[in-house]
Amino acid sequence: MACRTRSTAGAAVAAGPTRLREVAIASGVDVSTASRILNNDPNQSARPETRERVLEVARRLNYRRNAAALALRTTKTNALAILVPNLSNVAYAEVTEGARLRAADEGYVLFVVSGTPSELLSSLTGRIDGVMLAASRTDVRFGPEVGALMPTVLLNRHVASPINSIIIDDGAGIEALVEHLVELGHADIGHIAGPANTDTGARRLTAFKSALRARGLPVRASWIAVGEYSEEGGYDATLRVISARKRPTALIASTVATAIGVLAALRDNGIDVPGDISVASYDDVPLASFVSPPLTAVRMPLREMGARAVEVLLNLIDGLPVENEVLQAPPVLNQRASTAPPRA
Amino acid sequence: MACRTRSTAGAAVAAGPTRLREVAIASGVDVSTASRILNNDPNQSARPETRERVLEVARRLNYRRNAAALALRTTKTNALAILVPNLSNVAYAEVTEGARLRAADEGYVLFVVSGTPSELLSSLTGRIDGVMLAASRTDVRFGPEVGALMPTVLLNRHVASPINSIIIDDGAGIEALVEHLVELGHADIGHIAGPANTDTGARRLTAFKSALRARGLPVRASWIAVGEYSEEGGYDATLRVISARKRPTALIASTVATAIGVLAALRDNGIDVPGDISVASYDDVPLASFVSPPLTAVRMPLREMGARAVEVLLNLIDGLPVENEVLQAPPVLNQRASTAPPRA
DNA sequence: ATAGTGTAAACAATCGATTGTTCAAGTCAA
DNA sequence: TTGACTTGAACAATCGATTGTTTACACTAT
Repeated sequence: MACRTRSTAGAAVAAGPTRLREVAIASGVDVSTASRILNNDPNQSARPETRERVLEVARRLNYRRNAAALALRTTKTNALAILVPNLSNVAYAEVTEGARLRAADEGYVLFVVSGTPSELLSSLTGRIDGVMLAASRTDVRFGPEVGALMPTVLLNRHVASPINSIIIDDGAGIEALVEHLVELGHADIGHIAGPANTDTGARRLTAFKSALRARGLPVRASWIAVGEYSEEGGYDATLRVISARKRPTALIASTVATAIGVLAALRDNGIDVPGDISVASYDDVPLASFVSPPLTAVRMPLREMGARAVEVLLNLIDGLPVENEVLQAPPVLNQRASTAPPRA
Repeated sequence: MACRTRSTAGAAVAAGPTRLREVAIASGVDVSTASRILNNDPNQSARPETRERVLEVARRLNYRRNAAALALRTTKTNALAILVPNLSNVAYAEVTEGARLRAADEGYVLFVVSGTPSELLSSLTGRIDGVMLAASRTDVRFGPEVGALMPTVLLNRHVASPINSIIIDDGAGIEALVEHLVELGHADIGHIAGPANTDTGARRLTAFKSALRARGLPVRASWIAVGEYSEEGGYDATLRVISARKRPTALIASTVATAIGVLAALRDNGIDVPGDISVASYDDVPLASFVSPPLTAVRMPLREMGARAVEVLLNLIDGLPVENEVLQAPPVLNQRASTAPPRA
């Protein structure tokens, strides 16, 4: 099975996977006939016995249509790609899973790819029908090839260009967190923000400030610190915030990883959570329930974003009109032990 | 740019990306000439002015060779895939990153794909030159199509079949953990094992038992509990272990996620770590440093495994002889606050 | 002047499928 | 019996590249 031979013009040569021609020959029909039978072509009927014979032979020879040939002929690959900056970010895993399932529903394979956008896009031409670019640093410039080579959808990142985008309503998530803390009685709230050169980091920070102002609460520069989207980033940023003369009574972290760094920094400095400072996180993942103390967090519709992005991308591929959109699925706040009323 | 037209036989039709033919026509040469120039074909020289002209036109028209056509003609896609059960597992992210970098070095794109192996493999024929299958449950049977359709390497999973595999020396990692605990003075060591239907889970458990026996330490069934590879799995399994009449003084968790569940379960039951029970984890990730208490963990050569798998796969593709191997890169034990000598 | 040589570029086959068109053999009605 | 239809299957073009083989031309040496 692993080492068949193929006879061509009398000679036997080493062979790759079975080709349609071999199925056709083995069943005594033309390749066009075999093709139509295997694809259930409605424009042409075949005698039942012929059909049976072809299907049986195809099965026996373990025939799989060659995707490259199919793509070349039909100019369709039935594959999509999602390009992510890195795979270790759980949020991307969620988005990707949502996209994968939706793509599968529509008969597409989803390839996850990571690396430099411009380089990758070049090597993807002809391999996929469209691509989703997951949020990355806004200082990663998109060259003219982005969007021009194939249907493209930006995920959680807006760009002033004709490229379409799907964005989560970060504002609603931040709003839910602030509202929760205010209800608990907090007035002095700080923010461990994501990098300024990310669209999400900037949006969440803006939303944070608006939410405080809308409630007449103080927005203090020393209570806002920027850190990379990682445990370490959250840790370092927190150290800066707690060195302020007056400390906030609550902190909102921009991701769960950040929040875990926040918790570690507070713990290392003998600051009790939630006794001294409450901590709440944007985004939610199972891990959040298991850290100490369990994290109050707001679950955002990441899978939904992935799924919706696929829908939009498929519309784009079909030449249908699409509009940029902000996903309106409401965030869900899961209160856990990391938030409590401020000390009296 | 996004909406060019292409003239064919006098008619103007909507067009996709630029084709080689268009470059050739625009520069007044044959497609074969254009192809040779763009590929630096050493078998044929071109007048410098012709070369310049073709390159310039190709650049101006933003030409990208069509991967499908190339693949069809050359029967090479220059793409590999790694198939993982899910993307939220950080260990796979590491393996994948190692594979991606190595693949890029060799001029290959790496696609990460998740889902059901047998279904995916079918839809991958002709899209990639080879595939790596990351460890999954051993009760996911591999059909005959696995390994027969294209060069295949199994990652961290052995199967009694002609399919090649690369495996990490789990035994060495477990050994390092046991040795560390024994050095601290522990004799009563338990294991929160991975699912029995995973190759890794089984291997680590076996190694754990051998390590204890080799030291004449007791292997108590009640100190060994199996749980899914997740925080919750670790949590539940730990509850079972601590309900034993006599408790171990140390626990080895099969992954970091598991270990975090272990810590949560011990905390929820008022058991101090490392005061009452020490906890150490197989595998290591940045997160491990930031939980409470920071986890002693053994870093395994995950990236190296990914890189090595690509090397082996490429050899397989080139028809070179390859052998199954166990990666011998030594594990690195990072001692942190979760382990300490047992209470006197 | 002519054969020989080398260079630059065109010609043409091919990869493995799909699909519009043509063809051959029955079937049926008049 | 024959012409019109239907049905089942073959024929052939095509997708966009690569690559082995010619061709056309200019130049050189005899």
